[in-house]
Amino acid sequence: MGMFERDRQVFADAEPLDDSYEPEDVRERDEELEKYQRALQPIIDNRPTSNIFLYGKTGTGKTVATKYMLSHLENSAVGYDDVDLSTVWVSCENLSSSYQVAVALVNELRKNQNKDRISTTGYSQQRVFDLLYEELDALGGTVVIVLDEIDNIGHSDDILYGLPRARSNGYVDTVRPVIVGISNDFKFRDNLSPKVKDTLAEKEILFPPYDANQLRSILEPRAEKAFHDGVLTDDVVPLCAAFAAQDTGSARQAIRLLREAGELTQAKDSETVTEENVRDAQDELEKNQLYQGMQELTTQGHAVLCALAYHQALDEVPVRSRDLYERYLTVCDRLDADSVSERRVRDHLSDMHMLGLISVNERNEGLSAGRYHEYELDIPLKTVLDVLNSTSRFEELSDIIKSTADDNNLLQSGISDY
DNA sequence: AGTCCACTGGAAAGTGGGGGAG
DNA sequence: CTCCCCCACTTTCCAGTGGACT
Repeated sequence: MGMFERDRQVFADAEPLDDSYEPEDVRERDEELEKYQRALQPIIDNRPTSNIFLYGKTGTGKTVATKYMLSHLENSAVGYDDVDLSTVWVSCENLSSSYQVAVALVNELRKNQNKDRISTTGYSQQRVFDLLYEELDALGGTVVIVLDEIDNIGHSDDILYGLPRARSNGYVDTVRPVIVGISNDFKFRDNLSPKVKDTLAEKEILFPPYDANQLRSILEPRAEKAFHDGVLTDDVVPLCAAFAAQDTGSARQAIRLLREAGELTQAKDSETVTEENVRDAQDELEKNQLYQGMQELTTQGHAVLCALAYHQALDEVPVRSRDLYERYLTVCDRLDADSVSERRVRDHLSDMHMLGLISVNERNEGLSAGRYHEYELDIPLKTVLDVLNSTSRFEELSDIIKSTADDNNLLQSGISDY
């Protein structure tokens, strides 16, 4: 036998645990689906159809429900000669403005006709909108436009103003656009300009987080398919459901947890997935998320993190922003990198706080020292240094910080499994 | 009750880079 | 080449903020 022996297989078919898996039925969302169907019904009846907005945190079934409804809608539409329906789906995950969404829509519409894609930069916004109307008009009939994770566009909501009014403004005349907006962020709706809000959120459907029982019911059929018989001990699915329910109520989280637990089990070449595997999987996933968050920071972000790590290594935490900024300047100096303003560093710090990398404490000492924030790492110093060490430009500095921390005996702080 | 410290964080304007059109 | 577009990241400016102090 060579170095690569085949592991004992716990998975029968891992696909039901994949993020992209589409179950044939949507569980635990009966009420929402019914509302959804009522909202889409006018399309089949050839009546004017309202735009629809779905709200709810990630992993609450919005996307799955939409895929499900659309495929049923398309199937039904085929049965009626006078219903001319098309659908376009754009995920706005990496799109940060209306402009980019419009470009993505144009390209999605062109893809179906083998036309050339347009560039993501260079045109004026109006030019892209014109192209979009052109494509839509060429399609005709009712076009359901799904904008998934639309909250990513932030305040730049021009497209949400333009699209629903395209017809009444005379930009298109043969097509009836119906917009389905999907948002992970509740605040997104409130921050929309009032004129957009009226037209867009005509029909709203809320997707609340799942509780542990619902998650269990979602997991069970998938677990059944994904794993060989007898591989899962009884507590595994309920535990995954419980962890996810406690944290976010996200089905995606629960499913990932179950998959990770299976993968850990398989890697260990053991026969059954146990409660312990689930706990390990939970740690592993959390760790990966932090790791990834750190790696994706910009150079400036890394420099700020590096400065904070230095303070941590010197046991000078929590640090107030003034002192941290000074250290940050010396870090930039060492790296021969440009430094940014204090204001900008505060933004980087608040980003890292969002990611869960650092903790912030607000202090107020009135007349004597005023009001300020204090920062410290929220994750083990060693983890930060590992990431910095694997980031170009930071190798040398992270070594220096590491030895500083060693001198202060700050690296073996009990959390050695990171 | 009012002062004041030392920031905090919102807003707006600037910068440079990627790209189209003529 | 020139002029225009958009965007990520940044700087500049500054009106709050809120607890300790008088």
